[in-house]
Amino acid sequence: MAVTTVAQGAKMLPTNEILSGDCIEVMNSLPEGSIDLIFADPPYNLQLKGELHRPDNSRVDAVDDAWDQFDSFKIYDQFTRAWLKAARRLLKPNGAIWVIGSYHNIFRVGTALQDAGFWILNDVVWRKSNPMPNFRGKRLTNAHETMIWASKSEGAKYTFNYEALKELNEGVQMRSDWVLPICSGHERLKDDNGDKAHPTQKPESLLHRVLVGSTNPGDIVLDPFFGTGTTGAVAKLLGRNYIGIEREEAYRKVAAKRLGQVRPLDSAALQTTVSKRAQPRVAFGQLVERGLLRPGEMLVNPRGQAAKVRVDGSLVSAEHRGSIHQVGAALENAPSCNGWTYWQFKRDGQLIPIDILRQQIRSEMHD
Amino acid sequence: MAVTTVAQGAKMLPTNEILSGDCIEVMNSLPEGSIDLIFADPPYNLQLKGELHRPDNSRVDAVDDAWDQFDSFKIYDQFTRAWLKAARRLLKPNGAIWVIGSYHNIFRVGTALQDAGFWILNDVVWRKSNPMPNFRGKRLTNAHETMIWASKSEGAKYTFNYEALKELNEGVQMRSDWVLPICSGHERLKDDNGDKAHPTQKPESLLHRVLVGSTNPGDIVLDPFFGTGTTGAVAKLLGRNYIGIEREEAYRKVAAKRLGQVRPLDSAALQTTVSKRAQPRVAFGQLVERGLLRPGEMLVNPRGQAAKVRVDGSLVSAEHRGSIHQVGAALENAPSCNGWTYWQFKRDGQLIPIDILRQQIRSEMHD
DNA sequence: CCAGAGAATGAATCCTTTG
DNA sequence: GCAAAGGATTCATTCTCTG
Repeated sequence: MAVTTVAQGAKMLPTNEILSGDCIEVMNSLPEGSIDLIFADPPYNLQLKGELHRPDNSRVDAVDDAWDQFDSFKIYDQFTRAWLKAARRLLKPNGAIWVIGSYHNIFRVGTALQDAGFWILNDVVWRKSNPMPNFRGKRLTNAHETMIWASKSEGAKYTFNYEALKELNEGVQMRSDWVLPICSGHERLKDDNGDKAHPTQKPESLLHRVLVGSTNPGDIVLDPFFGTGTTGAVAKLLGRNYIGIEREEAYRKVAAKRLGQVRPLDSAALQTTVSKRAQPRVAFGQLVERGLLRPGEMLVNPRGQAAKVRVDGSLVSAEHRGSIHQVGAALENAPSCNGWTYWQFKRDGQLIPIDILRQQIRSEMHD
Repeated sequence: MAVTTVAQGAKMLPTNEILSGDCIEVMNSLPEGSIDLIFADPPYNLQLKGELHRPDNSRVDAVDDAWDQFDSFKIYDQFTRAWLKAARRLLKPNGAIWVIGSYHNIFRVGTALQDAGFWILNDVVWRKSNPMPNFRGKRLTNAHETMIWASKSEGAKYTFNYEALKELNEGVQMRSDWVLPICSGHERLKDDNGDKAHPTQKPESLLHRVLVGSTNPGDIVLDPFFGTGTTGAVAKLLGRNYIGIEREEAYRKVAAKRLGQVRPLDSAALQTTVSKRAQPRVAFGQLVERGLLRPGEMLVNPRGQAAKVRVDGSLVSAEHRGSIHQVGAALENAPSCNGWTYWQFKRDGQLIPIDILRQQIRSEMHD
């Protein structure tokens, strides 16, 4: 396995590695503010054996201890708040977290996230196309799980690859409900006995969508409940760096083997649609400076109203003057206006959007 | 408005009434253990900041009402725990509750439910077929809301009409994700100015599924945040008793008028499926033979397209003819279609699914 | 009357850079 | 840190208007 260790302050950040131990202790040993994204699939309420600590750090045995429902929630909350605190410390200021769960635990997790200062961006429903039916007919088929996507704090500039997800969704905006099959067939890892290696292995398609949507190539993705390494496998495939933490030897072993078999996609395949926001800014005045538009030339809006271009790149219409955006907004009596897509100029009797000229300048900037 | 008052211990239980006032105080004035089902649509605590405009510069009419404003999560939690406590006191031992919310509040609600001793049965996702998009492209389309269904306590014998929901779902187990359109068009109530009467009116289809699935005719259904009375309207239609609590005079007025126009279905139509195997097959033509539908009468599909009923029980639309299933499939350009749940007919200006008539025939066959 | 175009609208935690 | 300016961004459905 490729291991890169990055110095961050006093501590070191081991990337593309599976770390052994209790996730809270291991997270606290890593450098603060070093992680771009955390994906966490924490244990549910009654699968906590060996995961729980009382406030005095003694271990709780969820099976042997006779606890009532309230104690159970109380201890689960302590556990949740503890690992979320360690996770939040690790995140870069613009980092984000995804946590997946079901109705047994997701409400505890969501409340703890909000109380810890995370800022929820969306809750996302993984709608299973092939869930296990409710055999006894006493409830609805439990056909989904819930993921919470949150930034480290309110106002943070989280990563969101809007265009890439839109592309994944046949050209329309990605919604908060994702229909994906459960992990089965060849993708489902088996142990030496042919039994499933992990009880809750997530499908790679789910992680694919999460990582394409909320990370960039080269980002560092941490999974504190690594299991059989689905997060790492998809991260590696997508050219992201992963850090896995897993306490169970058996899972680490399966994950290590799995990760050794993953070959990253080449960089061309990783390219996604570029957002217009990511493109360099062009001042309208440059069009005049470069002679693409002449001072004195008239621009026309969709209503057929005209405005004259001045040498400094400002516009003058019958009643308004200012930038292409300001004059457009004034004529539309609107709070704002994108002048680039609003105005047209005339060439050989044809009306042409001025945005064409901006694209021309941008393409020259690349040369 | 029909008012029935039922003596329960020392206090009286006013049914099929809209009660005025703060929901906690009013709930505490009602007799303990008297309610079968509570449906609650509490404030979501949206915490919206500035204005939002669509790309066409039109302004989004946001939920900025005073009743949705809370100063902090702590205050919101206090409110939530207080009304849930009052609600739980009102429930019969085998009673249940539904609460609907979004990611802003649903995690607080779920945690409070669990802490109060409720036992979560399912979380149900309402997947909106036509949500408002994310206009700035900064997040996923918020395309769903979450409902939590919980019994009063663990081990309670809650009502669940498994077969009825299965029938509503074309013969397969009802899942925890429900695809339904938002409330719009004629169903959306308007005030005297032609504006929406309530900012967050829920669709009747949602309540229909909730009440068919988790109540029986004659049950008492309480909605502590009654608004314009969707819960009451569907409860009355389905032969359940309702109690609404609403603070705002304007909403109570709209709700009262609405409820006055609802005419309950007759008892035969309310008989829900007992067991699928026990159900005799009913040919659509029997509805015509028995005069439940007249030859020449028009059926309407969800798109508003019409088809005419013929004497032999076949349908004719503008372009297609055949069975209710065939014409439905052709109009949907789908391989198959359950005509029973697809077509509706008109009575007294209301659209009613033809499946109601099938159930009526079946109930007569049992006699 | 119908068909087609255009406008309206919905529980929304909805921007980024420069000066 | 704040104010000002640049400029990027939407889907399904229903209602209304026009021809």
